[in-house]
Amino acid sequence: MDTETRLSRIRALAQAEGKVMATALAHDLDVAVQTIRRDLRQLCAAGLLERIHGGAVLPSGVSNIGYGDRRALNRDSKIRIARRAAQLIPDNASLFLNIGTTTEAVAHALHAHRNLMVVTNNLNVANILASNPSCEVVVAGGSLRRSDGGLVGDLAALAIDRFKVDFAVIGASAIDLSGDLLDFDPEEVRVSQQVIKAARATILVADSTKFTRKAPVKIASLAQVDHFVTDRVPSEALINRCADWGTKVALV
Amino acid sequence: MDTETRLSRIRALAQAEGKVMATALAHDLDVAVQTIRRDLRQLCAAGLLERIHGGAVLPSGVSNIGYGDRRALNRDSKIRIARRAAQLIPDNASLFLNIGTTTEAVAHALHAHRNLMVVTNNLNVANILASNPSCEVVVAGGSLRRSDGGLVGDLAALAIDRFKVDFAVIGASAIDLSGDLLDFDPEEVRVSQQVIKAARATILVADSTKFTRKAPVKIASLAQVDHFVTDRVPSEALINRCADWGTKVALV
DNA sequence: TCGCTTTTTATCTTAAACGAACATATGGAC
DNA sequence: GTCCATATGTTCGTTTAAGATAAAAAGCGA
Repeated sequence: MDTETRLSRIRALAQAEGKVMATALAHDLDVAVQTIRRDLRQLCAAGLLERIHGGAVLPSGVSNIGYGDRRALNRDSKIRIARRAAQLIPDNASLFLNIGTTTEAVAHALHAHRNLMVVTNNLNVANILASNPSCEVVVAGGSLRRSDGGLVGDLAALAIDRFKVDFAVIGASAIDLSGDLLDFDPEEVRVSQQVIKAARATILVADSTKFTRKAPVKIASLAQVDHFVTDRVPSEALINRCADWGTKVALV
Repeated sequence: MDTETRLSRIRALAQAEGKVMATALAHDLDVAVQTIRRDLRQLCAAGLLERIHGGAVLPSGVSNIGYGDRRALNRDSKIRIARRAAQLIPDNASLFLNIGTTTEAVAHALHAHRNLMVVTNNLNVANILASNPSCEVVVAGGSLRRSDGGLVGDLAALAIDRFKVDFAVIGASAIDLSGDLLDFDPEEVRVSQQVIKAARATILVADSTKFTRKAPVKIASLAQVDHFVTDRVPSEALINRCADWGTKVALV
């Protein structure tokens, strides 16, 4: 069984059961425990699972924000990126925020903005922005994905279809050096694509660790992005390509 | 049972009961008391519980459980009503929970139910049920109303239109003695009406203070309700009328 | 207050799980 | 063919979870 298949099997099982055990997985998928551990580590790096002794569980996500500070992965970079992205957004704007911890950081960074209209399919973002009284929050419907507070499914797509916003602020699970934005979930990808289409400008927020990650589904290309806010771009070639595409890169 | 599961079970129990005892937990979760103590210490360090001799309680002061004071109003009645309503709902059911503090209490009371499918337009309900891993949560979209975490507007109506559930669990702002259910917000009323239509059975949860309130918009009549769970019905005549209508009244 | 019981903390122990490093395929690119 | 990257398995020292035990602390009734 190849890695890709194994990862999605593990993800499916985790979604179904809430948790997975390393040794059990090793037995079921007929690979060494060490291999499973590597898989779990990868899935955790992408924020899809959280390690526990003996296996992994779905991230606490929605259920307990501010429980541990597990969310603190690359926290400083994310905050800096979020602040810069927030600067790109003027008061009185309408925008979309999708799923991802970086977009959640953007939601935090928008606390001082006035009179925004924010559409989101991220329950955490909704909770965060609820504390900004001068901001209308519209929640796109959908099935709650506990791992990250995302609302997915065709309900979300249906809802987003009714909006045309000034900015789409999107995250991505991975970015490859050719400039493709990647994600794990085809459903979420569909939403992201729809959002990019429905927005007058697209802002991509992603820290540089995303360049070392992998994910199976393509969201879009950096060519379709207007502003790319990140902490480091590992390849000079990619920066040049962004210039050609007209994608403004903001390094923080 | 792994640590993570144990911690969330303890949290859920603490939310439901208000306090937990170390020895009882050790017995229930089938681990040594020592282990439970370690768990409690961890939860307290995170500020989710407070130690007392023999166990732990919900932190006093800060309303972890409640946002406004309204929630504290008639808290005991609401909890009793919610528990009774939860008994009416079997495992594996699909249901709708609308806006209101009493329906939020029902969401809490459903913490031990298995395999539910819950549709809600109440952000608080979504947050509460997110901690029950064996429960699919579908959020109906809409504009966030900060006063009560409700999602309102035609987006919500659009979403609900796509479901047919076993139970509608609804609250009401007021009930008058002729048996009419009333609310303040015409938009929310539209959602509630739609929900009643889309459900095979309707459960109304409302404490007796609702009989002394007034509200301008009519949701429905008690005649359309299958189960009415409350703590007191002030009028003998209304009880008789419910009997005529086939509305089962459960007093707690 | 004293003394008894229960609970808590501290420390130790065992078995399981973990990560790092190394070894071994596997499959292109040249 | 060689070289290189990647994926997987293996070994080994380290870490962690959780039960057990004994001493300290807290609660409680007389």
